[in-house]
Amino acid sequence: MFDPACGSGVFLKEVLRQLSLKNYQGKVRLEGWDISPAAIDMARFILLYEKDQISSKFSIDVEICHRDSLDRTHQWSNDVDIILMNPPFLSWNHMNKKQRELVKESLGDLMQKTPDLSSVFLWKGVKSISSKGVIACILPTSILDAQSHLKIRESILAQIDLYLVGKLGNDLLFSNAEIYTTILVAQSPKNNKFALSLWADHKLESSSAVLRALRRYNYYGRDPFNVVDQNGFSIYENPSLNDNLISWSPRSYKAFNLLRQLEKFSKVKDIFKIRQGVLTGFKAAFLLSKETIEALPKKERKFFRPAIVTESISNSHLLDVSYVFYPNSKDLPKIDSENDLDKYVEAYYQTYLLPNKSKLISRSRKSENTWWTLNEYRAWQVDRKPKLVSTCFGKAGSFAWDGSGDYVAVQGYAWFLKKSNIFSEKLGLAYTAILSCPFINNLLASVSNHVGRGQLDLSIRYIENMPIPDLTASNLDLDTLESLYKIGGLISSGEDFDDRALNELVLSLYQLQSNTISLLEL
DNA sequence: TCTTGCTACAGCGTCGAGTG
DNA sequence: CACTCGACGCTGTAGCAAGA
Repeated sequence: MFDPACGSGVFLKEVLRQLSLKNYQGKVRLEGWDISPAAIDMARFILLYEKDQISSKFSIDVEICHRDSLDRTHQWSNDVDIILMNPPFLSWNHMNKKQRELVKESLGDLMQKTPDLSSVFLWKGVKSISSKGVIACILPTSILDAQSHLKIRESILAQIDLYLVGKLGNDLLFSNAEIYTTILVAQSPKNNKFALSLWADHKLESSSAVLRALRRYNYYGRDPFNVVDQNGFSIYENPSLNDNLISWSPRSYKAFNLLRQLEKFSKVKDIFKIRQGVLTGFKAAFLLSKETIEALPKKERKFFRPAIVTESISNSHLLDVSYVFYPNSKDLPKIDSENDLDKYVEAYYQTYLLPNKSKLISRSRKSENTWWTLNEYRAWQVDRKPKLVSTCFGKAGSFAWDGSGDYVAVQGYAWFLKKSNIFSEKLGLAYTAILSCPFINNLLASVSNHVGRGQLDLSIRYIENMPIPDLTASNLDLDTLESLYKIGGLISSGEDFDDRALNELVLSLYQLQSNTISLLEL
């Protein structure tokens, strides 16, 4: 048994305890490596003590080494029976140049984008287990669905089978860390059995409850009909886990079932092209409230456009509470220098840009000649085109119709039709109605991740997999479209509407029974 | 009544990579 | 090389509670 990041050796110690409880009779060799000398001292002390306590029962061989597991000079063995580890988490953003080089080199062909340091441990671990081995680790959640780890997931499945993938939905399980944690267990040889999905919501008590349930579940033996489906956590066999590379991320059992039911349904990515909004690089200088804009001289105001930020969308209703400095429009004079700034937007330049010059110029990829520009202005927003817009994080009702195309997505996304350049108001408002229906929350939970205790991540990579009716289909009932359009119009302008009628309509579009909604409360 | 601590929540900025 | 896209991983802070 090997732990390449053993710390004070708690996992190794627990293995001994478990073997002893199970009356193990054979031999066991424990190997632990760690980069911290202090941890190694503790591990040696603890394991020596533990060995002393139980050495009468079976033969124990312990080797604890002070070494860096990622150092090339230390080869990982290739016939380990059990790897149990909690490797260090280190995001690409926080790595120094040397660490980045090391990750690149260690991952080789599997290197893409911005992987986490822990992925190197995972991959080396998978290659190290014997033909009849098991690897179990605690990892950051990005291992499960980030594009940066896609090739690693692919290579893992080529070699071994997943046994359990668990997500503990609370980001504060470890003190001094704020990260969503995943449990991953995989085994060799491949046996084509279904893997278990284990899910807990964002409440702290759900994480401990699901682990208690797992112990019970294991104690009574695995049984595909034995599903744990509680309020806040679930455990179930997931037939698609071992051939799904896009996401291993566990969902609640109800969300999982709903998605399976709608497997063949059209998806957001079939109908929409979604784009990420502006990234300012320094919000305080570029985003102004409506009142502030109105205090600027009139001739400067045309250099600003209403912005989509979180407060801009409330119950599918669009509000121009915030404006962004957007001088890129075609009908405006080009601003290429500080002279131009002084000429066209003097008041704004003096009050908001100049006082922040040092901060603005320190942004990456910005220089003396470009310090007043947005980090990413998004060329597609220059032309005003009708679009659906959404916030960054949210739920049903966090979507709205921007018929004039005036709005610039900043902290949010814009949806355009894929097949047509013309996005009619009828379609726009009809989709607004669908996306404001409470049932959408169930669908969002089945494709996306929670962030910050509750709201869902509306990022492209999640939401593009959400089932959604194709209102452009030729066989669509025109009465339905008309009704949706009318309701969408009411919602969009903040007026009252018949929400029960909308629910019925949306469920019928999804071809679901109208009683599904109560069954599917998430 | 003022100060400090804590919890809940909502975005932000950097950067790898694709395109032409 | 210039330009553009979207992924990624936590950080900042308002507002309330507890303590002085």
